[in-house]
Amino acid sequence: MNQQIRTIADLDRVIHEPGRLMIVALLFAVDRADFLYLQHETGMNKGTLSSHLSRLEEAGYVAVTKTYRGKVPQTLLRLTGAGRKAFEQYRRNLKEAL
Amino acid sequence: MNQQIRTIADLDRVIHEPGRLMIVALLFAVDRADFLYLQHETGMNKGTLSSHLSRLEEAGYVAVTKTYRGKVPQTLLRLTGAGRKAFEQYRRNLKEAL
DNA sequence: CCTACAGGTTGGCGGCGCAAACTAGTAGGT
DNA sequence: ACCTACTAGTTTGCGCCGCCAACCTGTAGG
Repeated sequence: MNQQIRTIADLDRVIHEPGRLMIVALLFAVDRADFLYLQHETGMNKGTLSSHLSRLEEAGYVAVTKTYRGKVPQTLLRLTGAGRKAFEQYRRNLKEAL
Repeated sequence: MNQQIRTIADLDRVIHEPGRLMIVALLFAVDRADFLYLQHETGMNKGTLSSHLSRLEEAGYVAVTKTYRGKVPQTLLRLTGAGRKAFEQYRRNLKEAL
């Protein structure tokens, strides 16, 4: 198995999933965002977005903070250091493989 | 939704799947290969490889030719023109998005 | 009391990965 | 001839994941 192919085989599946890749790419760029912003930017429905965020949180890639903006509940998301590293590594791997 | 994110959302899922991405990247490089070569290079088991190849064939990305090498049956694979174009497009999209 | 909004949870459907069973043709041993 | 084993590849069954729609919770406002 050559190196290019091994790199593809070893891609981080948590990040590779397009729904989560969108989220991580957005958070990488803006550093913090709320749930509705992500929903609007990604075009995902609430359920799908919520479950991807849970998966990213349990992978340690995203930190979730539930707060209020005035009286309106707001879920804030940001990439953790691990998430940032994982995304950068993923990007390097993919560029190398393609 | 910004352009980077839309590009991710629109990625070709047939090619994006790592198992198939390995196959397509290999066939793009070597232009033709047999089943056992692909199995060895990708590290996939027969069943998984067989089903990915079926999926790629039905997408019109891979042409399958069953033949014999002496008395031993051999399945030859090559990328179609559509497969080549789809892979190049996928690669462009990903580079743009990352 | 009824509606709206933020967000999470559930159920159904299809896709993926693996191992095991299966098909078809070939070769070897007795 | 007959039985066994091997190779190449396909099919099947199971568990897990992703996607969507629908339902559920909690708070606020009319």
